[in-house]
Amino acid sequence: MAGPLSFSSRATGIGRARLGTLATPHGTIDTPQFMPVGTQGTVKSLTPGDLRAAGTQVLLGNTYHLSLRPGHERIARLGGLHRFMAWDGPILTDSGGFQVFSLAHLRRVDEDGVTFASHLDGSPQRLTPERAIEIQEALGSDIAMAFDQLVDATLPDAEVADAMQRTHRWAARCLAARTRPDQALFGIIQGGVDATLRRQSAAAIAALPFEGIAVGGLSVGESKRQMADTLDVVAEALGDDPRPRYLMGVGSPLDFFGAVKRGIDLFDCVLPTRVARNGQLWTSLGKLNLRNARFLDDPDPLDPACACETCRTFSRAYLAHLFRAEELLAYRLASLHNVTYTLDLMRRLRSSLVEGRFQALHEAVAAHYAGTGTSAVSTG
RNA sequence: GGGUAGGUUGAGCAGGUGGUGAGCUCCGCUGACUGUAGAUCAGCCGUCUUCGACUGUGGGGGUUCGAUUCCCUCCCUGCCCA
Repeated sequence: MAGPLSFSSRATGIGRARLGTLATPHGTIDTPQFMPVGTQGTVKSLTPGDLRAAGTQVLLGNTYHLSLRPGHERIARLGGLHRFMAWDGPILTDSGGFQVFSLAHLRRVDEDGVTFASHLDGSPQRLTPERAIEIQEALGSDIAMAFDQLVDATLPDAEVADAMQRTHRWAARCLAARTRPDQALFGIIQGGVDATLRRQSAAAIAALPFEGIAVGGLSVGESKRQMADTLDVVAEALGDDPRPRYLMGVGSPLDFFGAVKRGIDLFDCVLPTRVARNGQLWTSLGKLNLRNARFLDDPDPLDPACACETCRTFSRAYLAHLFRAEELLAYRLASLHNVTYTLDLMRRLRSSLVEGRFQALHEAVAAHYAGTGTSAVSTG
């Protein structure tokens, strides 16, 4: 193939949902696909073996955290991120743009870039589009992300527009800064929840020679309706653009359905692993909180429909005990299950697109997850 | 037997030397978590008809307008002496 990526997809006739294959230097990814988040060179508590057993096809790593510790130069000296963390599958690295947002009180934004106080020791850190690319090239990820600026969508339109336009200028600088022919680069659409801005941003990003297009700035507090509407606007603006589309930071079991229907191919989210560490397990029966007293005497497997090590081996009572005792095994077993569940769900979602059962699967999952905190992207 | 220090909501404590003790930390119960400063955070945690009210400082009695506080007595626990 000519570029660092090769993506082929086909329409399914179900909304804008599509099925695809994304070939990277470290392996091929079936889409729609979910990427577990391994911010610091590890998906918390899971080994690469665990991740493979869970069906992981691609991981996410983080520019900001890894450049601070252990340092991207050190990782480069040690053979790159794949070798360093012993994961030989595809890796996508986030650019650090999200930290501009989530560490807002420790930063200062100017046209050239962002100055942070390190969350580790308070030392001043500088991130620019060029530096974000330099770091990601040192890490050697298969897919790098452009350095963007996302803002609170409830800010005045002028500020959202400002950040969006800066994101466009930074996107061009990221493209100009790249030097590795074997690393793909995705641009990121911003624009908050304003339809006009989103349309403008989608057009601006799509006009640039990125290998993929991401939708950023969502699932940061806006309503499900706003997320769905924004995805509709973006999908319309992108038209039949053939590049892979990645919805950043999503999501929950039901979120996937609404987004896939709106043409999304890739997802990442900390939710499956974070909630797992806090005792919330996603199962074929819906959400279960293993810290609840009712599980202390429950001899059943966590999820009778799951084949992961956790469900094959242990009882709910045992898991409930591990959480109470704050035993480390609780976090691994719970994370292993939630990642397995999420990737299984994506696999079933892909099958349902092939077999014309998408809506039925969506409804079946909704029956178990409706009315919970992890609600759906509206299908209206 | 004598002396001494104590007895506060499941546990451990704080406080209170006559004028509203429901305050803290555990434990416990529940909820939240969406490009990970998160194995975290929040609420509840005596009873009730729970935006409030009532009860509660080992038991009993006394003094007082009023006692967790002062007095008497009993019970229980730690330590010291016999």
